[in-house]
Formats: sequence, C-alpha cells, structure tokens
Amino acid sequence: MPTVSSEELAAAAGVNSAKLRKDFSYLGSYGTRGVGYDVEYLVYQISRELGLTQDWPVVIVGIGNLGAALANYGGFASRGFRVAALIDADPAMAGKPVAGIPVQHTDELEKIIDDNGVSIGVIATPAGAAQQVCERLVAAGVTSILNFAPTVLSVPDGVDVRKVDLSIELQILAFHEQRKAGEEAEAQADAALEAEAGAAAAAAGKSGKGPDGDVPAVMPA
Amino acid sequence: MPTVSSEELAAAAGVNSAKLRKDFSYLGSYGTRGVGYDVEYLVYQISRELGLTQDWPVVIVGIGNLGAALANYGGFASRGFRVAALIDADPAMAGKPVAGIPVQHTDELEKIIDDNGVSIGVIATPAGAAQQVCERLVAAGVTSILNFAPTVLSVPDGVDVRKVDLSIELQILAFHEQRKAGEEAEAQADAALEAEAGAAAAAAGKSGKGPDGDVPAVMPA
DNA sequence: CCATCTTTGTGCACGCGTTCACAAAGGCAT
DNA sequence: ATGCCTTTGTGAACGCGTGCACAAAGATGG
Repeated sequence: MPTVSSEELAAAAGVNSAKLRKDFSYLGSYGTRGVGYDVEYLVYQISRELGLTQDWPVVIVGIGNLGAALANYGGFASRGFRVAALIDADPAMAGKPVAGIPVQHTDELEKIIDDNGVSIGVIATPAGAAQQVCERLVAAGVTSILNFAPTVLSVPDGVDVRKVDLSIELQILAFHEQRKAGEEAEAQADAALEAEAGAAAAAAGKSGKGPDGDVPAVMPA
Repeated sequence: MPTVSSEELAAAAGVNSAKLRKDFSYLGSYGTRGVGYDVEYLVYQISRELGLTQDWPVVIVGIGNLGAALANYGGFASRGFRVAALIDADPAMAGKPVAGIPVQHTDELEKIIDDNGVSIGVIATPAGAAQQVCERLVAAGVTSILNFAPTVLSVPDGVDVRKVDLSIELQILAFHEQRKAGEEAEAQADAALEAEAGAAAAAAGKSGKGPDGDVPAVMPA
C-alpha cells in the first residue's frame, strides 16, 4: 500500500507539516500513526470533500473569445465540471458548435438551466450585459456565479459570486516589477489598496459623498 | 477641492476605516485632519505606488482563444499595460491581425522582447509548450510571467510567476455549492487543501518518497 | 485669537491562524 | 509478547493582522 507522510506532503506543497496534519484532521482521521496516509484513500477523501466526485453541470454565457476559451479549457472535465450548454445573445451564433457544443440563444436560458439542473453559471459577456444575464441566471435557479465581465454584480443573499479580473494579476506582477527596478521600499498594502483605489475613483465621480460606488473602471489615464 | 473621508471610502470598499487609514499611512500622510483625502491627489499617489502611471509593455505568447481574449481585453490599457506584441508558434497565424495587432512568429520572440524592452510576459499556450516558452522569455530578459497554461513553471530566482487556473475559481464555487446542498458541515480547509491534494497526487505517481513533485494534473477520474 | 468640531494617524489589545512540541497510537522486529 | 521506532493528532504558545479608541492636527466660525 503506497503511503505518504505529512512531512513529505508538506515539503512537496511548501507548507508546514503540522498545518497540513491539522487540516487533514478536519476531514477525519485518515492517517495511520507510524506509517502515514494511504495515498489512494486520501486522494479520494479530499476529492469528495472538495466536491470533485460530483458532476457539476455549468453553463457559459457569452461565447466570445473568452467564452470559447473557457469552453475549450481542458481543466474543467477532470475537476468534475461538465459544460451543459453555451449561451450567446447573437442569433448568428445559434447552432454553431464551439468545443463540440452547439451554441444556444439567450432566449433558451431559463429552459436550459431548468432542464439540466444547473446551479453554477459562468458569465463571459461584455460588461454591459453582465448584470442582466446575472439576474436571469439567478431567477432561473443558479446560486453560484463566476464573473469574468469587468463589472461588480449585485445579487440577492444566498447567491455566491466570484469575480475574475484578468488584469489584476498583471497588476500585481507590475507592482513587484516596479520594486525590483529600484524605488525606495515603502508600502506593503497590496491587493487591499486595489479595492480602495477603485472606491476612491468611484467616489471621485460623485459630489463628495459616495458609499456603494459601483463604477468598475478604476484609474483615469 | 473634492475630498473623501476614510469613513466614506471604507463604506464603499466594504472594509474597516481604521485599516484603510493605516494602509494609506504606509504611503505617507496624504490626508488632512478634519477634512479627509484630496481625491485627485490620492488617486495619483495610489496609481503611482501601484505602478499604474508607468507604461508596461507586455507580450502575449500563444494566440488561441484565450490569447485572443486577452489581446482584446479592454482592462489592460487603462491599467498602464500595452500589448507590445502577439506571438504564436503557428506559421499560419503570422501576420494575421488579432485585436488590431499582427501576430508574429515565435522565431521573433527574442528580438521582440529586446526591441520593446519587455519585462512582463503572458503565457497562453497549451501546457506542453509553456515551460519551453517560459525559458525563452526568461533568457530574453523577461522577469515577470503570467501563466495561464495548466502547468507549474520552474524559473530561476528573481523571476516572478503567477499562475491563473481558470478552474480553481469554479472549484471554490462548487465547494460552497456543495455546502449549501446539505452535507454535515465539516472542514474549512479550502485553498490550502487544493495545493496539498496536488502534492498528494504527485506523490502517488512516485514510489513513496516524493518531495518536489511537479505533476500538474490534480485528480484522477 | 480662541473655541469647537471633524477627521486623521497610531498605540494598544484582541482574536485567529500558524507553528511548536509532545503524548498517544500503531507497526515491526526480536 | 514486549520494547522500540516512526508518525499522527492535538493542546498550548507564539506572532501577525485587524479593529478599537483616542490624542494630535487642522479647519472653520465666532
């Protein structure tokens, strides 16, 4: 029986072995003292805990470059995700296969969600359409949304939204790059400042009192 | 002079006002007591600190769906990023314009990096090509890499790599979704487990001792 | 010029997550 | 069966980041 010790795993993952053991302990006691963890059993338990053993049908709305890239992305299937449908507002796209799946028109959205029991939606539309799409998804029963559009979505309680900003990662790289290139080492406020900067820009557009600003574009030129 | 108080900004950004003030204090004292922060000046200072006032030429390597999506992504320009070149290994792509920029062949990679003074590279190639592209970028002088390919890149010291895994976000959503759907509330180990799971899978492939495993595919079916 | 009011900047305390360290548990050899 | 060795599981301590609370600073009005 192939096994791994917490020490080996910790070294491989670059974390502390005690933390790793404590994390595992929350899932129950799967290890054997003096031996380690049964690799196969451990992998299964973690997979189950993370929901990888379930089948998660997802819909992708907005089949532009990004939507197509997501549809073709190989990483989804192995993680338990199944692209149940591709949806686009452009009638010219309807029926056209992307990644082997025919694109369907937005009109079908509610039916698709319902028929497939979809609870996770991916929004890859332009910013302008995102909120509206979001609302239709939620109304149709979707409770988790992955948002690639550069907008902050507002959703009712009980719905999870995760926003992926493709430029934020570049921003972080540029920040470190700037540090390498000299400069006096000053701040460490990092991702935090980002959100705050956005709020500041939003507030700037208002008369002076601006809670709940929702302007997504952060910096003026 | 339009100003904002830390209280207003904190409300807008959804954070604590004291934390916000403390963060700002690391950049220096730009506020005026009894008044607040001069919006324009604050925005400028934060922009400067984050490197938004600089011009960052970037190259995108691998012009598939994802590369094209990135090239078309509007968010870059406003954050100080300029797509200096698009590079692809397919000779058929050469010269073809994407997002108004002609694609160039991989052969030109070193020259492009050098001519444009590029220090940030984006890898959107298939997994198999990523490491090789990475090495060429580094050799040509790139010191920051944004990796969309599902591989762990190994780079020399001094080079920053950020990996964007498009499925990890879905995974997190699925995890919460699973929680909503009942289950006994157990673990809270989350992103941590992800890395550890990867390490476990890597170790499974080895005889038993497996530090520094680099197998990227996480879970077996 | 002084009093008052607002808001910043920051010392201090609390709480949480990480790490240390060790007792308990199980395997294995004798 | 017994003792030793390895590795887990976890109580306790440490450290760091967040939030509280207040003194200092500056504006504003009388």
